[in-house]
Amino acid sequence: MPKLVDHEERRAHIIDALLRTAADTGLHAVTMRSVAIEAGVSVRLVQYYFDTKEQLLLAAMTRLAVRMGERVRDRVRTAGPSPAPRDIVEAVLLEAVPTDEESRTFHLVHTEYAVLSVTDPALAGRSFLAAPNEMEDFLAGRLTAARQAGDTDPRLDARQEAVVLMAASAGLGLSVLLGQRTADDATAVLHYHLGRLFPGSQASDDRGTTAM
Amino acid sequence: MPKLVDHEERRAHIIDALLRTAADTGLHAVTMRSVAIEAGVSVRLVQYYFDTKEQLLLAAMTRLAVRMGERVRDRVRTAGPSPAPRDIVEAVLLEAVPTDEESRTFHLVHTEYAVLSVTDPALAGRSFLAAPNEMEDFLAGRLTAARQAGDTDPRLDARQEAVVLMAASAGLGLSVLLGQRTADDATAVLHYHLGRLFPGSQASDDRGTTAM
DNA sequence: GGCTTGATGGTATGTTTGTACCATAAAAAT
DNA sequence: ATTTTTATGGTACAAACATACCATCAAGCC
Repeated sequence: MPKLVDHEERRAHIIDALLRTAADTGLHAVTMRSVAIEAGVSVRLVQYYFDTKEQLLLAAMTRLAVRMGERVRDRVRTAGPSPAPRDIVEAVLLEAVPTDEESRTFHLVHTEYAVLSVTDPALAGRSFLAAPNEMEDFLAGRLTAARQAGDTDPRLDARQEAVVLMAASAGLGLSVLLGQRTADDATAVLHYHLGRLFPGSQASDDRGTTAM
Repeated sequence: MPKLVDHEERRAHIIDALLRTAADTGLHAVTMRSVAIEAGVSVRLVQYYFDTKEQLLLAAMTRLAVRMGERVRDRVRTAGPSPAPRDIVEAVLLEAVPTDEESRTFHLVHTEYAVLSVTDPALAGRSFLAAPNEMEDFLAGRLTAARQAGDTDPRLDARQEAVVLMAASAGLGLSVLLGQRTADDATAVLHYHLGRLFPGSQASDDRGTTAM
């Protein structure tokens, strides 16, 4: 046999090609051929590493779900050592706003998959709810801590505020994808809202995109 | 010629069939044949009234966009005579939460179209941004009025709050579609958030779904 | 050094899809 | 009464697609 190839690397390469073509022409227009061309391999190879199209789509979805978790954890980690509650919450929420091309591609395909999974029983796995639920719990925890530390209005309900935050950041991210708002505007709105949640806080990293 | 048929009615009938199959099997899986079967007509008839599939999809999209506007205006109208600012804002926002099967179908297909329009140049018309922008302006107006009437914290920024509200309700609606939350939970969260925006307000129509 | 096995290319096949074409009955127009 | 239109059905067809099949080459194994 030739080169004795690393299967996982090959699979990752093909999946990345799928994500690129999905972001470009839409997930519905993804075909074995288009993926093969984008990956620079023959159709036969895509078959070889994934057998069927359904399994390819499934593998890509799983990879997206995993990377979503990583992305959020990266935000938490990159927020610096012992960050203010407000800053870490903002960092996590801003992950949903597509800024550069890479994150736009990621969130677009992620959204396409999420919507597709509603009607397609083969994708109906709960993979897409795990990350958001985890994030919601995380935010609720931070808000509870912040409230007990006296950083927020004591009357607020941490769980409900966490849900509002998740919904708002998802909605803002979607509106950016749809071209209704710029990423900067979405960022500014989120910034504003957190300013109202944490009354005394001055964000330690104010990017100055407060617009208007 | 036979019966001399009402074209607009026929077209509406076929489009409704399309929306039903799209909600059922996904917009990507909609075919001339599936629409024809669902509508109870021959494929030839679908061709006759829409000529090409692209035009059928476009007509359905336009109909969705129009109905979206109607739905919101209905909410405003049904909010009763001279409703409290908080009530009318809540009524408008709750439109985004799919409660019954009818609204679930509507919002699911609407979302599928919105996401599709990102990658499909043929659907790239701005039809999907008109209604949200109009709603955002409406909300900003109401919030400004409420603030001047002393019903809200005078420090809040009406425009930014309006954007937050739109994003949150879109995000909540999406999470319901994805099965992450029940419609009742989403409603309760929205209710809670408006309670914080309008501190002195007691909603005049409290449905008691405050959950938790 | 022959045999096996992993990696890859090419091609054939059956199915589905959108659309074009042919046909026809029946109402309106002349 | 004949001749247009209008609404409809059926079918044929080319393209695209996923997948199955056949072939080959090279590396590791005995």
